[in-house]
Amino acid sequence: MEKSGPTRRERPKLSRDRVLEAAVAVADAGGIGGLTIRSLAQELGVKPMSVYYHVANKEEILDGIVDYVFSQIDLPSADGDWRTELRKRAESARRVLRRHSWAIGLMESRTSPGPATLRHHNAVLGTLRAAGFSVEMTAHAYALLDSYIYGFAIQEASLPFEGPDSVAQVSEAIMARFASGEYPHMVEMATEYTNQGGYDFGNEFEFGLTLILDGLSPA
Amino acid sequence: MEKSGPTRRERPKLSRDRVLEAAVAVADAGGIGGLTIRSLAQELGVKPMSVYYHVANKEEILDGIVDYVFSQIDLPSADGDWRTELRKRAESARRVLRRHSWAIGLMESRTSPGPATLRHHNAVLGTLRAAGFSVEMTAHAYALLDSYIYGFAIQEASLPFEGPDSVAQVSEAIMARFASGEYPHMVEMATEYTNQGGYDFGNEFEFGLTLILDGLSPA
DNA sequence: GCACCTTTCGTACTTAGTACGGCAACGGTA
DNA sequence: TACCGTTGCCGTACTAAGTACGAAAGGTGC
Repeated sequence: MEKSGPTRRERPKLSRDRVLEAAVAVADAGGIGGLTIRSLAQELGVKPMSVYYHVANKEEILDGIVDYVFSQIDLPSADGDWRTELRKRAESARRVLRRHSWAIGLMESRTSPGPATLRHHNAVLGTLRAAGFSVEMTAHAYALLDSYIYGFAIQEASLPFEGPDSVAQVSEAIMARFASGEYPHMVEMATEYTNQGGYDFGNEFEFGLTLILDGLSPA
Repeated sequence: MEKSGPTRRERPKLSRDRVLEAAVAVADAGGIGGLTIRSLAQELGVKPMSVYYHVANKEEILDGIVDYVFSQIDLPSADGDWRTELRKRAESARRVLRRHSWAIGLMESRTSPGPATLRHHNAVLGTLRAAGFSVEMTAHAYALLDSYIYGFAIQEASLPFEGPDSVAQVSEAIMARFASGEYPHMVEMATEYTNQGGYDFGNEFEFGLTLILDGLSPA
């Protein structure tokens, strides 16, 4: 008589990985605030309590998606020119963090790194050591590089616009508030530079990255 | 007959500022997750709905405390040596962000800067311009400096320990997980450097800051 | 004493995390 | 085939949190 209903495997079956993937998708679409167990279940086409079979709680999901983000970043190789390798991984990291900008805020509150995160850190340390950096110098360089990458990502995320040009419209509206003359340097920056057309904050990344890489050397 | 009760102004009377101060205190004590309207009301000694007379909603509180954090950072002066001034404000910013580490994650999601935030940005831009940096170079330098400061603060916040020495115990526990030999460079870093005693990640800040300031120059 | 404004609060609705136990499908074993 | 344990999913329901709505409580000027 066939009880009807989706008895058959029309749905690919849940798994911890599918849960995390869906969580990333939901967060990408609606920010971390839009990620709830219910919205996640909806994305997966199941009922809320179903996800709890695969993860212990929401915390574990948050830890999991942060680690997922790290897994997306290209690892540097210990062979090859260290500056080139570290530049590539820095640019990769920035791209990934721009796509999943909710991850930055999340990192501040997660203190238990996952396997991809550890692998990532280990690879960067390995590249620096192979380049001849002392252990101490490696620590310095690593803290500096990652600070720059994460901080740049934060700033990019907190800009009220995105990509080239869109700056102008938004900031012009904001500038109206500045008519008071209270923030002359911000007005100057906007009118003479960022609002000149074609400005993309993302391009600022290279300047700092180059300055930092040039300033570092094995010693 | 005196109806009793706290009719008299035993409580100093609420205000938007008192609400924000209390919100900062609650967040400092229990993280941003511990900040709820109810916990905030409790801190203030009032009932939850009372705070809504002074702020429109929780979002406004979040915007408000981020701006409060910026107001705590020392502004650089446009007179005086620019490197000295920018170093002082960078160190001030780091101290403030360490005390209120929840602010970092919040910045990623807030896109409407408050007055203290604008004043802060304006002052830094002014210092760079006064030092002879072109508008374009000012933009580069500013993005670089703030990226470093924010990123460093994020890393400091996401460390599973705090202050000198406490590193060792924690990381030893973690190291057990590394027995696999899968993360040799992290193990090396820990055993040969960070766990040697007296290590304080906070000291890494100076290295990068100096490298960056030395790498910059008006041009 | 009265009208009115300011400030605080009581009630209650909505959304979100999740404990607990039920139940169907599946696989192995007697 | 009949039984049974395991796996995976879900229904119900409780708790915490944001907040709409409107009332109460105190102060102020006439």
